[in-house]
Amino acid sequence: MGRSDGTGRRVSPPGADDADTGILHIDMDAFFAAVEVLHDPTLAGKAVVIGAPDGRSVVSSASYEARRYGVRSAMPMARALQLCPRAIVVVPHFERYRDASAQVMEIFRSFTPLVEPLSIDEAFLDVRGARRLWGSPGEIAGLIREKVLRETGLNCSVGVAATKHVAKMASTMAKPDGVLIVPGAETLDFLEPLSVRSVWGVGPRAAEALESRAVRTIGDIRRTPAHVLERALGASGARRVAQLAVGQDPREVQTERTEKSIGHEETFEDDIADDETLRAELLRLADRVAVRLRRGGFEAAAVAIKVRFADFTTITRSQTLAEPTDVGQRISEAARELFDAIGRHDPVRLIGVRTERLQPAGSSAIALWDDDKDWRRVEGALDDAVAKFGDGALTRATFLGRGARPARPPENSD
DNA sequence: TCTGGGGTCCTGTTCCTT
DNA sequence: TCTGAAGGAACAGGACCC
Repeated sequence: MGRSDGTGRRVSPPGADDADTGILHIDMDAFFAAVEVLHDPTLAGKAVVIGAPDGRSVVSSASYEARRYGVRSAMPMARALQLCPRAIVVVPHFERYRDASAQVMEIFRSFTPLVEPLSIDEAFLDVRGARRLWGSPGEIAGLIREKVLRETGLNCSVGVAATKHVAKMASTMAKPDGVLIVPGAETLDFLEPLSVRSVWGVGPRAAEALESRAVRTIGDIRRTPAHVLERALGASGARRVAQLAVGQDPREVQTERTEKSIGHEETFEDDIADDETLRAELLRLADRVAVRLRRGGFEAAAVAIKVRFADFTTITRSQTLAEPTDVGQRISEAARELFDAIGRHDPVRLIGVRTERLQPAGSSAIALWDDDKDWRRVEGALDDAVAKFGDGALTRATFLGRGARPARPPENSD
């Protein structure tokens, strides 16, 4: 299945058994740092840390040279620089990462259309239908790695397995720059000794709850009665973890994903106590959110704010809007109402605005259309949608299965 | 060590409607 | 008309992921 090569990673040799597999998880190695090295080759071989250099930022990504000093992503920057004082701090350039990501995802799609981007630097691929064209899953993993390196200069690691969950675990173990194949028949042996912490969805809290009940490995999960797991993780968490522990993961590779919320938040360099300054921040964030809503062709039916005070206590407040919107002014009004209702005036460390329950812009017209009792409102709403978004609003209506814009009914049909 | 910013999902509570 | 139960929606908070 795989062997350790002395660096802690596990990789499969060329030609390793890949029977009963077909799902690939591909993860770019130290992605942000690697893209920065491509952009500035003098960084090659050096300890590079990506993140804002100010006092309150954390590490977004670190080169493997920096990781040797114990630097990890999500670590406070101040701590990272204590561990590795010679590290070169590079501010993130998300445009560069997005471009590189798009290039890499296109390479994935040249092998199979069944690509599910999971984040900017990783994806699941279902290659079961690509065998005739490209070979077995293990061979495809090798071909993809070669092509990504050749065309982008970036390294990636690949897990090959029968399910998404096992493929993801395998790619983590293959890092950096390796492939680990877990044949279907060896899934249980592979999972048996791994820490509960490596299970998808088990974070520090859940791991602690399990370990306090002497459940330390995935094999332990398998041997633990359902009611014990339930007490530790709740009913749905227990069900999910028990299923993953026996190598079952019914999730298919999904190529379509719809956004459910769009938001922005910001941690201030110094805490802010002045309400007027905070309200101005809410307006600024609401405008940024509105721009993204319009770009995506969405309207939001609800607005939420998040406020983190100096003592790190965090509260959220949300409200449903009278009608869905993509207008910054409306979002900021709702955000300010929510903020004013909190009535706590302690210094604020972070403030955020999020829009939720997204729907395609113009779909309030479509909803009325379904209900076409009041045709004037339907027509007015459709006209508004078209004025704002052009024919795209109607295209979306078509996409939603409503066909072309209907003819106006006779006046007496009300 | 002292904790970013973008998200998703789940759970418990409260309130409203049927 | 009133009341209580049940179910659903809205809301708040937290865990988790990259």
